[in-house]
This record gives sequence, C-alpha cells and structure tokens, in this order.
Amino acid sequence: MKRSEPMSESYYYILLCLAKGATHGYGIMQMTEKLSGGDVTIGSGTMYGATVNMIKKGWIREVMSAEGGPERRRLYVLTDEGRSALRAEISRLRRMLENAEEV
Amino acid sequence: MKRSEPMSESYYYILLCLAKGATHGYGIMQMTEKLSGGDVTIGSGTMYGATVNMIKKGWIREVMSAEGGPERRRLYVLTDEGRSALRAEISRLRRMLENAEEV
DNA sequence: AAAAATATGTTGACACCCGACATATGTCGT
DNA sequence: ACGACATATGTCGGGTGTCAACATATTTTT
Repeated sequence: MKRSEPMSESYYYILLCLAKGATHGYGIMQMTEKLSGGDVTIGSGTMYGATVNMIKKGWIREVMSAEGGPERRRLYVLTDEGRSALRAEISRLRRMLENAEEV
Repeated sequence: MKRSEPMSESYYYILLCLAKGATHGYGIMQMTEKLSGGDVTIGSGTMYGATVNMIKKGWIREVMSAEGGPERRRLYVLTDEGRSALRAEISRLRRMLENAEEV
C-alpha cells in the first residue's frame, strides 16, 4: 500500500463538492466558497486545470446533460477512485490533527 | 484579517516538531517520520529550503549551540509568529474536516 | 436595453515542493 | 585500522499547482 500523496486544498474541495452533489464547475466554485465561509476561493483557471487533471487521474468523469438542462454546463460525477482518493485525504488530515494533539 | 495560506504537509510537520521540542534539521526529519508512523518523510532538500523560507517569514529563528554540543548542528526555535501560523493551519485542517462531515 | 450573474476556457509567470545527488564528520563492530 | 552506517547540512533541476488577467457567450434582473 503506497503512501497517498497530499492533495491541495482546491482539489480537496472540488472532490468534496462533487461528493455532496454539485455537478458543474461554476457550481463547485460557489459551493466551495459557501462551504468554507468565504475562506476558500477557486479561480476559474484552477478549476479548469483541475478537471482536466482529475479526469486523467480517473477521479471524476464527465456525464451528458439531462434533457432540458442548460446545455452549456458540463456535468461531472465522482468515480469510485475519486471517492477513495477523497477518503484517503480525509484520513491524512485526521492523522495530521492527531499528531498535533500531543502538543 | 487576511486568509491564511494553505501550508504543505512538510511545513506543517516541521512546525509541529519544533513545537514539540526538536531543535535541528536532521532531528526534525527523524521526528516527523516517527510521529507519522513512517508515512511522512521530509527530504533534506525540503528541509533546507523550508528553514530558509521560514526564517524569512519569521516563523523560526536560529539559535546558538549550547556549550559542548556538537557544533555542526544548526538549532532552530519557533517564534510567536510561527506558533500562530501553526495554530492557523490546525484551524484550517479542522475546518476542512468539518466540511467533510456532512457527507 | 443595460447591467450583473452564470458558465467555461486560455495563457503566462511564479512559488513551491520534492527527489536525487553531494559532502563531511562521528560511531560502532570486527 | 577499516568499512559500514548514522549523523548532519547543503545544491540543483524539474514538475506541479495556483492565480491573475483576459476572453467569450448566455441568461436573468433591473
């Protein structure tokens, strides 16, 4: 079992938003800002780069628009691999906090 | 109050080790590995770059060797600013985990 | 009809982080 | 005395992520 690479804050929130049900880039940007109380902002450049990257990693997948939806949206869903990458990251964060507790 | 920048895993562990009492680079590397159960390894390149950077940020300060100690060690201590940077990072991690709980 | 919100994409530059390598001294067993 | 290993710091190149700024187009609100 290889050690899981640390993930950036932006990537983490993108996966988190998708796990919670957001479906397109702009929605993820808004949801992240709301979730974090305005502390985390994902710029469009970061968002776009991240989607390309995550598709390559197999963490997310683009799906077809539903009938009647605004078709200029690009919809994404989390894959099983994406879900486990998110879980691994959550474990990593927890371990980091546990290590801090002894201070 | 400006939003605190995310910190890398390595930087976090370096501050954590200094808060716990480690005093020189090599000691921090070993302590990090032990603390994390072997999951986190800080390479010497990371360590060196980090000390330079953190001194510039005012997070750590180099102190003189005690009499009789092996004088090729370079000893570092956490500054008040370093301590609050660490606290800010811990809050950020906690917030990230709280945001995940609702999933 | 204008303005603002929605929505995605492109580019360039910078900071950062890490792995691999390099160097030197101290210590331990044989 | 010797080799091997642990201790300890420093150098360098490459890759990645991030953001600002710009670009474009549609939809909703005023």
